[in-house]
Amino acid sequence: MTLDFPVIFLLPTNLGADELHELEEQIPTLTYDINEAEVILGNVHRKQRVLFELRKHKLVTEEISTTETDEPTSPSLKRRRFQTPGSVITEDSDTASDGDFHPLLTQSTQSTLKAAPTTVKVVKLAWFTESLKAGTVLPIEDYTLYRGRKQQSKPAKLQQASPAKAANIIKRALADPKPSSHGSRPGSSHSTTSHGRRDHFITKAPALLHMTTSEHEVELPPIPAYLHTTYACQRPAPTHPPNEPFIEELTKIRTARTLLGDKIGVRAYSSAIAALISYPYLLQSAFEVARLPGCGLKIAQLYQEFREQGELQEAKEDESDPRLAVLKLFHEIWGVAETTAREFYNKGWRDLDDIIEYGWDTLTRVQQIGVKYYDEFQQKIPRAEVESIANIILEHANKIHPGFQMVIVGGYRRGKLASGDVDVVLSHPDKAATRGFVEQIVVALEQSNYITHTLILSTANTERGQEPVAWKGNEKKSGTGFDTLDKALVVWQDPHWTTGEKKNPNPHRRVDIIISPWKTAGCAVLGWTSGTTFQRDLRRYCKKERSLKFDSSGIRSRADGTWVDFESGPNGEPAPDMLTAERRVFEGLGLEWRPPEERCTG
DNA sequence: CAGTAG
DNA sequence: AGGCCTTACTG
DNA sequence: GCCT
Repeated sequence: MTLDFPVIFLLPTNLGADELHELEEQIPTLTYDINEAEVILGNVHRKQRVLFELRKHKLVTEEISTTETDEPTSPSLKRRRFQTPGSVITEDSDTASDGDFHPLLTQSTQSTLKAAPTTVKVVKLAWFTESLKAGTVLPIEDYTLYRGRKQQSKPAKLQQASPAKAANIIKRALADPKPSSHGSRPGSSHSTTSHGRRDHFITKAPALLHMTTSEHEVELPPIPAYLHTTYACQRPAPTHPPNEPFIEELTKIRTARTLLGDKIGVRAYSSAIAALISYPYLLQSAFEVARLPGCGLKIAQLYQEFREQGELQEAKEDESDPRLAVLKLFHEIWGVAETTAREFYNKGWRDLDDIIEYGWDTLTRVQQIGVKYYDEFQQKIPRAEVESIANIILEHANKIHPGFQMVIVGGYRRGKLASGDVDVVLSHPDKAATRGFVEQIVVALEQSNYITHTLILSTANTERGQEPVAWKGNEKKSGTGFDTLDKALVVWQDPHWTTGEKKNPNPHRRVDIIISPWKTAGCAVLGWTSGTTFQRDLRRYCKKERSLKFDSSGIRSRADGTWVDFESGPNGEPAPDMLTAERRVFEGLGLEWRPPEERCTG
């Protein structure tokens, strides 16, 4: 039987991932929108913590004293607030500045507004668990930590307003509860499969909604479950998200931050971009943006500007900034990052010819290679050529030692039509085959004239015997630090051509050859397939949620440093292949497996 | 040591 | 207020 | 810039 619970929002704080997941399954009236909640359930015990959580979720309430009754605020009171003279927020009028205003949306909004509770209780977790045990909904008072009255309900939409004014509105509004309504895009039916119950949401006030809705049942917009995590590795990230144009503008700003050396800004924009990539609907309002993980006031304001202007002033200025253009050029040289790009600029250099003429001898070896093949490295590599290069590598590998398996990783595996470089992971069930192999394969490919230069050759894993040795944060120098894989970052050129030219017309390509011992091949494939933000969040997730240390050469416990094997089978038998191993790593980490095409976090 | 790479 | 992924290789 |  189902108990008659109020609408519940669950605070993830102080809950393990498993615990959280289990509770989510158990709560029949779970909402992922805190504004819809009548009860906020949390593994918290002090009022101070409650207040912190409410702030965190951008839910502003005023406390109801314990003697006061908690009758809902009358709707007319709310309405009056919005219709204060001079305010540009209205609850029920919309000038449809976005052109595709849909009356049904407003009706939904109004229904939701009327149904949205005006008071909320924050309750200890025990109330729910003990109610389940008792088979009845226990009196809530004994477990209530806090009762609050929501200070304001939600404006439906913004009227057209000057950007400055609109920004102010957003600023104020963001301090208030988020809207429980936003534009849904029935057309963009993502076939994503995240938490299985991803589209669970509470459709409030069905009576009202149904009265005013015609035969088309327009669902209230689902708030995908995966948008309630800050970890990009828990969300599907498609190649071409609905909000790509806005995301492109944000990416311009991020690029500028990169060039200026603003690492934290880069991280912030990357997080916001990753969340927006995962958002499966066309955005309708700034509030919708602010509710996304990694997106706050600033990103919401930028969205507002984008919606009104079709572009972002900051992005535009960055693009027309001559200094940034030069820094960008230099930064695109392989072996040059932001510090050196600025250094070059400060020497007065403005293009590659300046570097060659005035600074050639000051460049490192790899930077010289980067300059020499600048144009060719800028060329994208078509999928067919990626496959061709990879197959040549695999053939050479098997000539040295039959039985190698290979996965083409990187952007190719994520489905990109053209890649910046070629990344392959090679492994072999026989440990003896992978030990010292990276040097052998490089030599073989040099002798076949495919590899023209070796930029970096890393043999650290081989040197430590390919063993995932126990790790302790402090005792690293000992040479037994368990970490990176053997790899070769090389320059590649197909030595065969038929056009009769004297000079080889084939472009030079960047190729990364990664060698993994079999028992960590799943980690290697996982680590080298995903976008940067996915990777970063995967490590952060392992650290914060699992007390594990992930890297592409293995997983260890942070408690005692011991190696954690998710890849072997139940009886310790090795994984049958590298892709199975990768799936087992997802599973072992408590993450849902995702096809590589959904790991495009940017 | 600072800088760079994926 | 402090954290934000990670560490080996290069010069 | 956002989260805890």
